[in-house]
Amino acid sequence: MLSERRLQVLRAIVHDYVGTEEPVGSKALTERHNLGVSPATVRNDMAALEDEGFIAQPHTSAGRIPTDKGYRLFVDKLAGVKPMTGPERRAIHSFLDGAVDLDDVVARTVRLLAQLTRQVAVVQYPSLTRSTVRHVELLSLAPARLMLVLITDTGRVEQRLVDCPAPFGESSLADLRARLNSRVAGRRFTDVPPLVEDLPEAFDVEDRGTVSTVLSTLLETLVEENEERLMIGGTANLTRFGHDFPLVIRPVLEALEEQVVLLKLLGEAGDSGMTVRIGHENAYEGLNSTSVVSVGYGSGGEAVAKLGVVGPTRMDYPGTMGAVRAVARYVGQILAES
Amino acid sequence: MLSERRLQVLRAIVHDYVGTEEPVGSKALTERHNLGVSPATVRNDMAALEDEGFIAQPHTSAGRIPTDKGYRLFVDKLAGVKPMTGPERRAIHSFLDGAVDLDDVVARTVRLLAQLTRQVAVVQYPSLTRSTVRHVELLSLAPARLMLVLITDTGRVEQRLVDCPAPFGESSLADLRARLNSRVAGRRFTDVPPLVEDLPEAFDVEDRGTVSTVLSTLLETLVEENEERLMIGGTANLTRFGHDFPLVIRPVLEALEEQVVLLKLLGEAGDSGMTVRIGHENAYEGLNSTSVVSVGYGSGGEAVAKLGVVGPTRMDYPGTMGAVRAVARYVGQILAES
DNA sequence: GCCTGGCACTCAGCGCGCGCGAGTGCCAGC
DNA sequence: GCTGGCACTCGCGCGCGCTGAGTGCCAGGC
Repeated sequence: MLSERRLQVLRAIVHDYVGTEEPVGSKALTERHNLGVSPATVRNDMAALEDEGFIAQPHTSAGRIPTDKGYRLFVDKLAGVKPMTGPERRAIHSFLDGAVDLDDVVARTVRLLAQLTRQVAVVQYPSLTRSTVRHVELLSLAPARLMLVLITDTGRVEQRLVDCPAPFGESSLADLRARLNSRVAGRRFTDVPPLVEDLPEAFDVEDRGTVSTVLSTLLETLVEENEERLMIGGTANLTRFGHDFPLVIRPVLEALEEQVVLLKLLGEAGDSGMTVRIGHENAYEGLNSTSVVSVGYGSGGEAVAKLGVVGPTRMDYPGTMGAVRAVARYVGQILAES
Repeated sequence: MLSERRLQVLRAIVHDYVGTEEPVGSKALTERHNLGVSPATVRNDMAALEDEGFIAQPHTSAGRIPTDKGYRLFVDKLAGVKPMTGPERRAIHSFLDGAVDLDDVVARTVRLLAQLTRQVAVVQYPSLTRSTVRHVELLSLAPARLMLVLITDTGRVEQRLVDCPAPFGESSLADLRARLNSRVAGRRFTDVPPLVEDLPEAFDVEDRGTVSTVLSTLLETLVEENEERLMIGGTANLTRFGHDFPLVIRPVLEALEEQVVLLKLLGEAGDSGMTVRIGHENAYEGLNSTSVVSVGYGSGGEAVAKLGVVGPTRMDYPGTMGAVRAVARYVGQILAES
């Protein structure tokens, strides 16, 4: 195992490299951090760290930079999560408090996270899968045309047009609406299908086709909307990537455009607690020189979606993790209130 | 006025520069385009074009590149709109035909436009201002809590929670719903306010507070949603900007993040027909080295929103304009059908 | 009057060589 | 096990001259 001092050296290297974006040498290290030993000793430690694969030299006779493995150790063992300061906390609150609806909450969260971390922010919309139905509404637009509106407890609204196989009277409509809501209101989405299975049987023969159509549209909506949406922002921060950003930025932008990729990325992250994926730990190749910090958020104890940031592997992990955690917590509160 | 041949020279310069991204000299010009004159003559023409400000030299003893003014002349006088080929047209149709709802239409349009033009695509959601109300629905969530759902003829749905000053019975609710819809269904948004002004008077005193609250929420929604939304895509194409892209990309990304800026940009463009804003013609400074090609689209004859692309001033104008026009037309058709 | 070939001039880009200096590995001594 | 000393490495920046594409101008020709 690595000695305590060698861990300190690694910590110092990460710290300096994140700050200066330049390979850090033994002399500079001893000057900036009082490690109590001479540069020569630090050099020995660095050689050991390099043997273990935690740091590397871009070329001979240059300083060292942390490898993905080095960052991993740093995050796991050496870095805490830097809590937000009071003013920062207040800024988060006041920024998010003005939101008027779910879209607005998500949009504000993205902006906030991008500003706080100065990186690209990704926020997933609260998932329908783990949400419950607040209300299902049916509107008659034309004799044989209905609109189905689904309202969730997270305040999300989905609507679908339904073309009926036969005209459907107002009284049947009211009946269906009432029966539907008494069965599914307050239920989890995943629990809905068996609850409505036998509903058509309660109706007259001529209405059964329409009822079935409505039901299948409803179930379809539940499934389709599990392909969850997300919002990203702060892409201008990609220019802060460093000198090699022209090479890196393209695949990252492409990844960000592919919601599928991002959803998978967030999906792979652990369900509870904060997840940090560093460099090549990311399955998607275009993100091999980025790190992704993500965490679940939700109303109450349960996570309903995730949010996070994407930035260069050379990022301020404690600060970023602190910001991500703080924002996730407060967004959870907001959702719980509304 | 410039002679016909000089215009041809300008056209050739624009054409070659767009293709090669390198300053074009007199010799190369005569080789690639058979202008029927010698390089020396072309040089004279180029000197004249430079005096007039249509082209410039990046430095002495280099070829010429078009100025914004040169592109302007090119777009106005020298370039047609390149129509889409049959296969391209079919691709547009099949790509957009699968859309299931308004969000999907907009999302697909963005992707399509970005792919066709290989540039950044911007699509504005169909405006509520010029839309009409299809239906207003009121749902009772709790004794003193309602949900207001607004459905437009473009298929857009907006919802708002309403906290009532007093409990509101089911029969009053049905009454309000019916009266509201008979007055506003089919009406333009801008026409709504005077039509509902006196509605509270039709209700019992104890319900009037709630009715007023509902109405003001409705009107608020109309106004708020005039702050229209838009969707962008294809930002990865920014890397195709050319060798100076690291400098240019940042302000452009920042502009794209600011929906306000983009909405203003689209808003300034002419209401009918295609608008091309070249380089410094764009009011927003960050977009000074980009061109914006935009056009209105809508169901029926009337434009309800705009779409367009943002790219380097050095872009293929005829091709881009052709793609933008074709997509706008077909999106219009889709909206008209649904 | 306009076009053309010829000619001298300009200058960005490229490749080369060189010296500097930060950084390293190793070793003998405390 | 830490330290100072020392020889070595090599990327980076700088200055230099060459090259060649491109220009402006001019005198001559259709």
